[in-house]
Amino acid sequence: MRDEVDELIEAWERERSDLDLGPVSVFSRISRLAHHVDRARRASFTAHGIEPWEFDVLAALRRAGSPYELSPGRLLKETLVTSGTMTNRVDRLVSRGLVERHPDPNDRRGVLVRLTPEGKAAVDGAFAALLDAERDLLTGLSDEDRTTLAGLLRELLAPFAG
Amino acid sequence: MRDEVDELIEAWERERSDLDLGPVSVFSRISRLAHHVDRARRASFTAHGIEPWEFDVLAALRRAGSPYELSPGRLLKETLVTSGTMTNRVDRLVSRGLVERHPDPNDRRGVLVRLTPEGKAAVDGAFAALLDAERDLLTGLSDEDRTTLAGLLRELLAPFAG
DNA sequence: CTGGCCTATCTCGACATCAAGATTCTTTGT
DNA sequence: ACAAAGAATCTTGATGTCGAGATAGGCCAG
Repeated sequence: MRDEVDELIEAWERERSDLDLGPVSVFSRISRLAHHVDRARRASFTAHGIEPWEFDVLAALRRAGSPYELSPGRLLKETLVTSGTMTNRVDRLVSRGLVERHPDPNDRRGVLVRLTPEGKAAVDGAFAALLDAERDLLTGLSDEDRTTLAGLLRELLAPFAG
Repeated sequence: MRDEVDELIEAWERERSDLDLGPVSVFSRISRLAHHVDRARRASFTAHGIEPWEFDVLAALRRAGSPYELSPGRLLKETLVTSGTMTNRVDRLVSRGLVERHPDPNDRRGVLVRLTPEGKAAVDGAFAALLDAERDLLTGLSDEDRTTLAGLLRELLAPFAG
């Protein structure tokens, strides 16, 4: 079976047969998959009235466990965005009533962002929908393949740790 | 070996042990890798004076082979962006002298975007740098692992074909 | 050869992101 | 104590993208 990336590589091969295109077979597919998965995520979430960027923040708070609160700085690390972006995101989530901002009792510079009950309900519904959609995308792979794939991806990701 | 996604999954497990989190082990890693690879791409390209979005367009034209020209519509399919975005990208590439716009001789609605010699030189240099950077990221994997990984990713990507 | 539909491209406004800098508070060394 | 360095958050301006709609040309049936 040939896919769009195989065609991409063949096209490069025709033009630049001097290059080793091995990396393309992995990274181009990863980028494309990420793009498609983003679209699938958006579709799953809109049914629950939230945007992907909202989910990312709400999910980080949800995972933290009761009382569902984290500092903006911690949210940066969880979501891989910059501080200006996070300020903006929290502002909008506050105005939608999905999170609240509270002063950090232990550090007067700091703030804690806390999930409201509405926010918790929204993220739980959206997460279930996301898992269903992602499971559909995995139907072509056996459980063993899925485990192998996850393992190889983990090795690729390892150098970025920290 | 545990990575950040294993921790992510464990955190969800603690909060929602009722859910099957298998899909997360794959898709979360794909999204994170895509994010990291984007940053690596940007770093490779800035040394050659171009941006990732510029590379995407120039590379599509370069792959097409001499005379290195494609319609904007074809470029949309190659780069997965919308038409408004492509118009904007081509505008900026024209103003940088990396591509030229020519009327399509066979369809008066249409336009052909053609790589200039400067554009060709830029994309060839940037592509070599990109391959080097990506090869570095693959050093943790054997050739066999890399092939296995590419094959599994191809299967995941298959449903999106067309 | 003409009306209706389709296709290719561009225009425009809204929006989310980033990077750098400003602000406020904390920590450390003397 | 105090000054300097560091940390947490927010502000601002520039930028790139999307999506819907506009424009212009092509295609085909009657």
